[in-house]
Amino acid sequence: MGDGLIERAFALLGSFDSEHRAQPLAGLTRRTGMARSTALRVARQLTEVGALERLDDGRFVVGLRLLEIASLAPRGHGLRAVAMPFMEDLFHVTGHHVLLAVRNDDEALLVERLSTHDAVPIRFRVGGRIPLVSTGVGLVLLANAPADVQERALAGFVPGEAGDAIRTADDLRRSLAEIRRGDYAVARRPSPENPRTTAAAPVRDEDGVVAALSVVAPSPQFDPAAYVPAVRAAARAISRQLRTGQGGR
Amino acid sequence: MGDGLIERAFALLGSFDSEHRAQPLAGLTRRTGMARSTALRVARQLTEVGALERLDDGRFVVGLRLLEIASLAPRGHGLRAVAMPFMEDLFHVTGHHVLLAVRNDDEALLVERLSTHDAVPIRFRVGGRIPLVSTGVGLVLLANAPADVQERALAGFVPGEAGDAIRTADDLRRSLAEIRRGDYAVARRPSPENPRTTAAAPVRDEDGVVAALSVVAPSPQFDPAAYVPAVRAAARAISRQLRTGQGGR
DNA sequence: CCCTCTGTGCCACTGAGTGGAACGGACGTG
DNA sequence: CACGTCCGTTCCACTCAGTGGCACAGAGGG
Repeated sequence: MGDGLIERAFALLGSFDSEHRAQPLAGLTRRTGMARSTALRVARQLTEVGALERLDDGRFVVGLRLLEIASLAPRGHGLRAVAMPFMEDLFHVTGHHVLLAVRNDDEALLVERLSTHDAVPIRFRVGGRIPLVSTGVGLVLLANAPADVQERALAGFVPGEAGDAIRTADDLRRSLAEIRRGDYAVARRPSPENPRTTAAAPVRDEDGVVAALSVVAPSPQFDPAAYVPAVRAAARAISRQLRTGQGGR
Repeated sequence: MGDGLIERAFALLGSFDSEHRAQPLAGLTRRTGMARSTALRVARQLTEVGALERLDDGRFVVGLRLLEIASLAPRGHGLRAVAMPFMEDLFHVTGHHVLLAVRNDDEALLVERLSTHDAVPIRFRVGGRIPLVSTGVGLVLLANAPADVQERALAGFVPGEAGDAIRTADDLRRSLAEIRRGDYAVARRPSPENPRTTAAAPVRDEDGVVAALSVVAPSPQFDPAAYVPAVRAAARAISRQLRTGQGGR
């Protein structure tokens, strides 16, 4: 019980989640399994460098320093910076959720999301994880992922997790091929309430697919075919910008 | 030469900036002063936890894990999540830059920025630092900051750094009082080319001012008076949302 | 070809990190 | 009011993880 202080520090940081945005010391010890004195010391040091902040009541919260550093992640905010204006356009043309995600190992990570005020019934949070096999952006990323990632996804596929159109691993395999061929994906989530439909397309830089862009809307009043061209066009615009402008700002 | 591994790790992370988004090991050692073997080991560990990623050419870049954790910062993405829709509205009504910033010690940190595509001539980057005394959001935050912060700003004020309207520390003091009274700020940057004008307003939660919202536009075609009401209204809307909805999502 | 600068592996030393123990305060309960 | 419990905090002896000097290999480049 003691492999790497850095590992521990990040385990402690990782113990925060959307249900635990502010944790007392006791919470940290509980969720990390560290000794009280250790957790306190590490948390204090993290506070010192700004990775954590401490509230008046003693609880810890994630600090701004992390935002500052994270904003330099090329695959995160770097990508976001060039994609944003195009996402804006897409958002206002469609009036629906617009998502931008990148793949991280066997999951996707939501880099940006644009939404209207109204009681946004969508499960995904910026910075949160997204499954590859049951979402539009996920499928696009998966279809363009290295072979081993796809194999793991196919091997670990549990029927029913990816809606009605994809029931078996074979369905999934066919869908991925289809997505590669057409260079876009359409996914439906026929949940009892909150049915969703998504149109998604890949974003590329010089080296290939780096992200996926999508429009998500409630199924009834949403014909994905109508938005596929818009999503693809926006994705291509972002891709072009990534190749020319070097993505900075 | 060795105070705190965590401190070192964050010094290493902090050695990345907008001009150095991808650094080879040698760059890390140079900019942190650490021994090569140490820098390599620390960087490797950071890579292991996802705080860094390694490119094919061996260079290090900031990783997605940090984005994931940072997205839980209440003062960062937490705030951002509730502010976004209102910023959207403001952005489309005005068609100009919309900024959201929070104060961090004696500086401001840009939490979100909405901009149009066109060669956006604005110095500030999401996640970047903003001076308190020479910008709209900065002045709003400063005017509502604790006494000691204001004193340091007044004491350290160098004439000329805050445009034409604020030439002396006394001017600044008066401006701050004015901003508190009116609950908004208007700032002009009369730079030779790229003149800018800003209208900014404070965002509050239960405990007081937590952020500042602004519209920034090129001076010629921008009469700030016209946008002050819109900015204030949006800021108040965000404030109300912060108090009722508990800021999550 | 030699010199330099890179990334990497090795390893003895030591001091930074560890976690158990003990203290005081804040609750809440009997 | 006294008791037990849980919290945050401090202290400290032990030891193991981190350190950094050194050596090696490969890539340029002059």
